Amino acid sequence: MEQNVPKSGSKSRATSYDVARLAGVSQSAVSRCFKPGSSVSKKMRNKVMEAAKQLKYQPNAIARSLISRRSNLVAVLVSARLNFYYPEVLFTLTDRFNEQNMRVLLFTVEQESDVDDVLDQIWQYAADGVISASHLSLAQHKLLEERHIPVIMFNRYFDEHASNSVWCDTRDGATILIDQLLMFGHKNIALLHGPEDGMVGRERMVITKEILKNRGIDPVVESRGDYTYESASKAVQEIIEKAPHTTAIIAANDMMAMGAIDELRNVMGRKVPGDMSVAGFDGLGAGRFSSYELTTVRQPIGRMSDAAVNMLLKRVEDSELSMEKRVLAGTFLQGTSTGPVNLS
Amino acid sequence: MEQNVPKSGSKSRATSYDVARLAGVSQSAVSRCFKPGSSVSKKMRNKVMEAAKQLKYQPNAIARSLISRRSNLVAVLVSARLNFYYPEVLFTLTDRFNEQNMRVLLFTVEQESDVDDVLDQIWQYAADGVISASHLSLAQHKLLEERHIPVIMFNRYFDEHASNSVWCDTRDGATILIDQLLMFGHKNIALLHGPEDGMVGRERMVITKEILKNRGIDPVVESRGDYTYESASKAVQEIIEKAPHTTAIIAANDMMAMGAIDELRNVMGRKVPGDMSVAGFDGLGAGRFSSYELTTVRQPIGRMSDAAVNMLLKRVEDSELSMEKRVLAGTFLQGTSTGPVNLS
DNA sequence: TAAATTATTGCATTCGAATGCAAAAATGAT
DNA sequence: ATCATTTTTGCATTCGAATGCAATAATTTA
Repeated sequence: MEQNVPKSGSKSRATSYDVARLAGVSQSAVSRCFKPGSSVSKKMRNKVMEAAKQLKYQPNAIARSLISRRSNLVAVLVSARLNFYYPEVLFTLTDRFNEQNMRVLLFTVEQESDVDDVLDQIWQYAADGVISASHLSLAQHKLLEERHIPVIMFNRYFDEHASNSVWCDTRDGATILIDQLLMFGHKNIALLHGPEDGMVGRERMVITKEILKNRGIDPVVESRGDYTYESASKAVQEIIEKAPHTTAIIAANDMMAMGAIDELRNVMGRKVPGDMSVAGFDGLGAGRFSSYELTTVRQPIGRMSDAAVNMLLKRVEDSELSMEKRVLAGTFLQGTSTGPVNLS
Repeated sequence: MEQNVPKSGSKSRATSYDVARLAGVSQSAVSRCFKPGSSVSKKMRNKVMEAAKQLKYQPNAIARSLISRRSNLVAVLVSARLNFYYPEVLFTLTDRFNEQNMRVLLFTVEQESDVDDVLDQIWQYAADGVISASHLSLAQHKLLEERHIPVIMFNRYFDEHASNSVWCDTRDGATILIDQLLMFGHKNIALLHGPEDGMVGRERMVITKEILKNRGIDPVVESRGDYTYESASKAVQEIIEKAPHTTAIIAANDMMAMGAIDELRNVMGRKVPGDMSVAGFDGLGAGRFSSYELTTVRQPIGRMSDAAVNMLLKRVEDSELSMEKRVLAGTFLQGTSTGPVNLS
């Protein structure tokens, strides 16, 4: 027989008052017992904790948020299921935040226009901060910061405006990648761009072109996809059409690189890396599948997540803290999707 | 020059009182204007909305939750980055919940022991409900339900205890899959199981064996992985070792099927489907990559998510509602990873 | 042992919106 | 125009925990 259950559905949540009554102390005492660092005697703590356990009491985070003006909620904005990259980031971030005693409010954003709704929600739930790994206009960013909600941009930043951001510098990795391609004898290199509005991809391709230019090389052709696996097909066809002698493709992300490899091998019947070397950027887990073994520049997702979480926490503590951009170096990851030019 | 900003950092959030004052009405009126279906005159609504816009007022969801006893938060428990399946589910669920004006509190759970902490958090944040696509013991389930937090189990259920759950019945799909394999002439079929504690995989393999048995066939060998791509390697080696004449492998999920294909093709040098047919379960996006074109039984993730969201909402409205198990049929998805037995 | 100091505890208020109830206003019926 | 009805509005209270301040208890010091 259950006890303490007067009627079905009536046993409502125990409050700090219930605990206080049972322990014979004041409500404030209960509150203090659950706040680390408060002044409470051992005797009091024992009494209260005992009563709390008996009533299965846990402080109500909602009520706490209201008075303390800290929700311990972080909104995480993630875009696009089209990319395996985001889930990896998302799960890493979530773990890190949970370790820091913060909860993740997840928002998926497909188009820039979705963001405004999400912003309202963030405001309504009084999120302590935002991690944006998705579209976010300068105006939107400003709106949040005006409202004292710190924003950390994950893998993006504004040129014209200071912001907290975590960024991956792929220059070193890309340099190694390219030098290796050159060493392999590649001269006809094509670029597979990401979508026009994709900052990460654009930057990667800009750097890639710079490095190539420094080596006296211009891409033989530049094509464009939208980061998805599927979009690589047409892009690759275009490359082959416009520059049949291309021997290497550098894609703006791994997903397209994988799509390119598959298009080349399985549709066009070419050998990778024999007939064509393909490299990407990201360091996606799937890139390690033995069907791809992608040569790529890996983003240190774990460290980037740590950086993002730490920056956010710091700014939550001190909202006047000045903006900071943390740039972590991407690392070259050797795969077998690139190799020597086939001299046959 | 910014106006209305007395001092840096001092412009705090507008409350319903601020709006009320500006509009020259009572706070309750403001509250009513933001609650759909309340009795408010047109004139009042206009005045209030005008003032609200001017102050950029949005109701504070935290305060609302406190009094209304509805947080509009749903905790989603997801396990394992090891599987691409979960992100797909997660994003679908999130979209559906947002459409229903509920927010998703994301929790990642790797081990069963993590769950207890998460349960505390769910309780503290007064989540209206839980979707569990991860480990959840009967005791934990009961704890939540005792506390009147409805739980929807995604892709799992309890044999001995009623629960709200969404399940995918793969029997039809699996039947087609198997009959096709038999038609292709396969007689030596191996099973690649998921981990022992994986309910979904177990059920799939049980059904598969049943169907095979009905056709007078026993698996030539049964091996086991842990759902991951990597785990398939050893499992496949074991299969080949113990039953060299195996011509088809049915894996408990797509990820392992993909791992198996790669092991066979890229490590062992066999042809798929020429030397070995491989099939899986899930209908993973990556299974459609042209390197795999997996034959599989697809889970209708969209409809399953809808079902989960609807069930949850119904139970939030009426907590006395009886438990329900919604079973959606998985569908056979023809790929090229299976084919006729090679008679050479 | 008394006084001074420090550590605990309780009181009362606060956070911001929702809501039952009663007062006021608007509408309809006669 | 008068009274009955219905619709709007405001008042006052509530949700549950945190916290400044004052009161009390425990400890230290002289």
